[in-house]
Formats: sequence, structure tokens, C-alpha cells
Amino acid sequence: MSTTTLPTPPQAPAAAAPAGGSLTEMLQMLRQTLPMQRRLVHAGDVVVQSGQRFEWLHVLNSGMFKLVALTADGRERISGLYFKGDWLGFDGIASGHHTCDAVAMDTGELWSVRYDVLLDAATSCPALVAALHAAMSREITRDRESMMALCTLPADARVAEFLRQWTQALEHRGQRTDQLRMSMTRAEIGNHLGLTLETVSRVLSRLERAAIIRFGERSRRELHIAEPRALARFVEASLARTAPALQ
Amino acid sequence: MSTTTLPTPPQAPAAAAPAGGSLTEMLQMLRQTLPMQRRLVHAGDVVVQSGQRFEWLHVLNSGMFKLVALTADGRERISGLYFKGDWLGFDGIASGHHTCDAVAMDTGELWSVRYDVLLDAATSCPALVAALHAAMSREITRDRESMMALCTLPADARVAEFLRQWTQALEHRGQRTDQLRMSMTRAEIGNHLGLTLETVSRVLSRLERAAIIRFGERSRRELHIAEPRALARFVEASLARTAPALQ
DNA sequence: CGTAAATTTGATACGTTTCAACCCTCGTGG
DNA sequence: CCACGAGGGTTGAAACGTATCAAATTTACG
Repeated sequence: MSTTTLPTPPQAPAAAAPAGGSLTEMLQMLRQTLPMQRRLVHAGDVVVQSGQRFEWLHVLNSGMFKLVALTADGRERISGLYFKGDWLGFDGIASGHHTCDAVAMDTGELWSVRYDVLLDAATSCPALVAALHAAMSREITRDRESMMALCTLPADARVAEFLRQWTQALEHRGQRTDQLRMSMTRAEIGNHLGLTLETVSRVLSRLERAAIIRFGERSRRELHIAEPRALARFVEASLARTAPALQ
Repeated sequence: MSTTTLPTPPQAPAAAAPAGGSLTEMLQMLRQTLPMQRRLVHAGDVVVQSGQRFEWLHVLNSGMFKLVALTADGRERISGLYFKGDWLGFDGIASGHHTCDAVAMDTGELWSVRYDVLLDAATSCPALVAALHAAMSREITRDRESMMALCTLPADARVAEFLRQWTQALEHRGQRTDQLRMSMTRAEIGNHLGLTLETVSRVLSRLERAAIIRFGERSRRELHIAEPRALARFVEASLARTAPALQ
């Protein structure tokens, strides 16, 4: 590596400060500085549609959304899950049109702002730019992390890692992580993970037998997770078993 | 191309206009409005390092880079390839630190600008914001598209789709698409695609037998692609064969 | 309640990995 | 000049994991 570090000026730039602050701070800041349209959504509501002209950005105040992408050959894939504080609509900025559907998975509240309005407001409020860029940056790193896990891991680890990322997302938002209400069917989970619904079902059963998850008494859509870290350990164990492969 | 029309009347938002204009226009605009540090890089140079404090954004003026991510358990994955006009470093904005290595794959020229300097300049130049947002948005959609292909497809289609995306990237940059100099080893390609190097090798041989690609006389690192669209057709054919599965 | 959808579980088929052998090219040094 | 070794690449046979197909069972919902 002939390239040494870049010429770094001595004074510490503000650029390196983690942008955006806490989640609730960001939401409060947005509400105070932007004319947001707030509305309630219900499971199944499509709030962004593929092909639609890009005009709005959306911020989730509550609820959960899935992003559904359509491949060239007509199959559709769930490319991500979104929670409180996440933004929707970034995909439209570059081309002027959206490339995915965003679908509500339960009732929630959505804040929407026109992109041009946001840009105007941003010129007089640097915190707004910081929040926007932080959100886009997070989206990039999050997608990347998700891809790493979902593309590489064997089925066991893939499902476990999916649950781990989910609980982690809840944890970051201060919500309880010892139980999950899965609003997705096994087929949807499989679709998202690149597995069949049967494999997902089998892995969940295996995770239950390993006492890492427990199903709700009422429904196997509810998961109890006594110790979220057990999921991470399970993923590592799967890798240690199967992957001497490096590089 | 309406790159400079940002503050707009409410009815017809410029937000929907494809931002950034052409690639050469964007590069020219950047050079004129920003104090960029230009430098040459060579194969193997690490221009961004994981863990490094975020301070700079980089724009590729020429050459090709790979982004290398490290998983929690120490494996490393090539999470993307970058070409002329692409930006590097967005992953650092949110957290203040980079999460990937960016490594040059051949000689090229890199333009670097401090993020805080860019933000300052952006307040007086809307086109700069537009270009930045467009680049981030493109990164999001590109990663997503790449994930769709690389996670879902069977090995044959995965390699073919990888080549297709590569030639498409070259096409968008006005470079010749009938031949590829693969600066990656089979192992690196496999690493990126989630396949073993043997499988990559087999698929490439199969693609040659199917007369979709031809190897260079000198080296099997050079590919001739008579008709890039044949790659797309091959991907579709693979899917038609294996995937009655929908939903 | 009754029916359709969702889920679980098993047996088998298929594709990819693994392991192994061999080839080729290139640079080095005897 | 040729022998040699290392790294990259190709190809084959067997092992493994997941998909597929096919039930049986449970759950959701009008």
C-alpha cells in the first residue's frame, strides 16, 4: 500500500462529528424546521410506488415499512425493512423516479416533505443537511451490512442474522427487544433472505429447539427472544462450523 | 440539462429532474467550484481505510476501485466496484468513521475534497448539492440492484449478471463494452458474488462454450463480449429454466 | 363454522462447495 | 538456458446444503 494516509490538516474538522444526534432529537428538529405533512397509514398502504415521479421524502414516525423492488424479469424482492426515524424515497433523487414500492406493514405515522422544500429550508439550517446526509449515509452502510449477511451466510445463520438485525434496529430505537411481532409471512421472510419459505420455517423450528427463540402461545408469528446476543453467538457458531474458508 | 434550476416555484419541482447532468459535466462543475486535491493512484493503493476518521470525499476521475468490507467474524468481502465519476466515502458521513477499505485496482486519478469544505461551497452552489445527492442516491439504488442480482440468482446467472452490470457501467461512461480487462482474480470475483473461485471459473468456461464471451489470446483475464445484450438474455434464460418460483 | 391461507415436516432432487489433481504462465536463479 | 517454484486457473468426483415436491396440520377470517 504505497498510498499513505491523505494529507490531514491539524485542526479537527466538524465533518467528523457523528451527524444528526439522537433519533428523537432529529424528529423534533424536523418537525420544527419543516412543513411536514403527517398522516396515518395502515398495513398494505403503498406510500411510494415504483415508477412514480420523485417529489417527496418521507420520515417514519412510527410503524414498519417494507421496500419492495421488482427485478427485470418480474420477480419481486423485499429489499429492506424500515422503522421509526428511517427515511423513505432516497432512491428517486438521482433519476427523478422511484424504483421501489414502499408498503406499510402495520399502522403507523408518516411524515412527508417535498424534496425541493427541504432543500430550500436546508440552506438556512445546516442541521437539516446534516440529518439528511446522515440518513442517506446510514442507508448506504445499512444496505451494505445487510447484503454482507444475507448473501454470504448459510440458511441457519441467515435467518438468525436477520432476527438479530431486526432486534438491533428495535434496540437502537429504544423499543423492547425480547419479543418480535413478525408482520411478515414465512414466504416474505424467505423472499427477503433468498430462501424458500420451507427453509425459513425449518430454521425457526431449529432456533426454537436450540432455545434461542420461543414462539408465542397464541401465534407462531410472535417470537420471544430471551437473550438477543444468543442470536449473534448462533451466527458465529454457524460460521465456525461451516467456514474455514477465508479470503 | 437542468442542473442549476434548484430553487423552484412550487408547482413544478426541480426535484424530479434527473440531477447532476452528464458525467463529464459533473466532473467539470466539481473542478470549477471546489478546491479538489488531485492525485494519481496505483493498483493496490488504499485510499480509504476502515476505521479511519471520516473527513474526505473522493471522486474517481479515472481508474477502477474496489470497496472491501470486513465482517464481524473477520472475513472480507468485496462489496462493490467503482468507476469514473463515482464517489467514495459516503459510508463515513453518518458515524464519522469509515467502515470499508477502498482499494485501487489499476492506475487512476482521484479527486479529493474535504466534506466540510464541500458543505460550505454547497450553500452558494445548488448544483453541488444536486450532484452530491444524486451520487448518494445512485449509490443506494446501485447497491440495491446489485444485491438483488447477486443474492437471488443461480451461479450461472450471477456471473453473467456481474459481467452485464460491469459492461453497463462502462457503457454509461462512454467506454468500449466489447472487451473487459478483468483486474480481479477468480477468487476476488467469487468473493464478491458469494461463489467459490472454482464455480466462477466453471461458469466463465460455460459462457465461452455458449459463445457469449471469448477469452483473449494472451490471457484469460481479458474478455471479449461480442454482444453485451447476450449476457442479459443468458440471465433471463437461466431464470426461465430454474425459476417457476415467483412471489 | 367452514374454507382458504399459512405453516410445519418429511423424502427426494439438484446445484454448489469441497477436495484434489493438473495445467499454464511468469519471474528467478542456478 | 533451462530448472524451478509460486500463483492463478481449469476441471473432475464426491459431499453437503438447500430447493422442490408432497403431504398433514394449524391459523386466519368472512
